[in-house]
Amino acid sequence: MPELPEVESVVRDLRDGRPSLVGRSVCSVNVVSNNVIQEGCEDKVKAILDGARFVAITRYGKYLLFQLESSDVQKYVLVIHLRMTGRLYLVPQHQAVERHTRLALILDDGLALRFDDPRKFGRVWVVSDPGEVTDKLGPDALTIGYDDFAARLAGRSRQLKSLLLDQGVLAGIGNIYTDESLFRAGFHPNQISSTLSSAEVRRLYDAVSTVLHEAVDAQGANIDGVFKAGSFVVSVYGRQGDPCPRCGSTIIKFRSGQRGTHVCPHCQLLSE
DNA sequence: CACTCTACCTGTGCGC
DNA sequence: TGCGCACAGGTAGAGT
Repeated sequence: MPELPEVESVVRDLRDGRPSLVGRSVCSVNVVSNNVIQEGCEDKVKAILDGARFVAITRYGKYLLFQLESSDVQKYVLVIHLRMTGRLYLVPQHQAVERHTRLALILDDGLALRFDDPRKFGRVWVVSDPGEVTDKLGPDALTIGYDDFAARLAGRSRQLKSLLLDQGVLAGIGNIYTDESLFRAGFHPNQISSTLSSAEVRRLYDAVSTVLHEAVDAQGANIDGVFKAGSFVVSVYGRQGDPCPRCGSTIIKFRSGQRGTHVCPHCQLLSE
């Protein structure tokens, strides 16, 4: 499940890898499944992408942003969200498409950019203003500073789990890194945000920040048999039944706000 | 505002 | 072996 660190890895691969997507032009567009194209963007995906050149690749939260240059005077941006199971990668264009390829962009150098997604949860937009997609998001979780983080929490009274998962508060954290951050900080997911002292808010910020930076450096998480983007080793996510790496207690799994949630019952106590 | 539920999807893995 | 089903989860949108 790609979250911020995994999406950042995709950006770096496509931007800095060899070959790079930057500078490439699209020769033709193959929409295999209309299902992943955002409603209202179907025409632009075909008309604008065809002939466009990739000039820059960035990320905001879990959204990939591809700046385009086209014959059109108007500038456009290709936006892609991988959601749960989306994958984005370059291949030789003659390579057969896979079972779950939903969109293929044939490029000018013999390569193709493929977007695969078995569950069709991922989304593709072509917009002139990326704000149409990202304006509702809070600050990016990787680069937000402590003061901004503390200000975002102030005045809210919510369970920490749902707060960290809320993209409108902070953009980029999903279920895996929420559980990992709360474990790192030693907070119970159901702890109410307004009960935290400023020292505790600082502890939470440091945990989120450290976990995300470590995961980015590791090029994403490595989760046994499920998800192996990079080499970041999780402590609690999916580890119910395993010993806590800190105290040895057995990690448990329960539901917090409809979401599978993993904690060490000894290290993450619920307090007033 | 905080929360809960539902829909969207399909591969996986379980119990029977 | 095979069937049915719960489950995984990011986001939008509706309802409490």
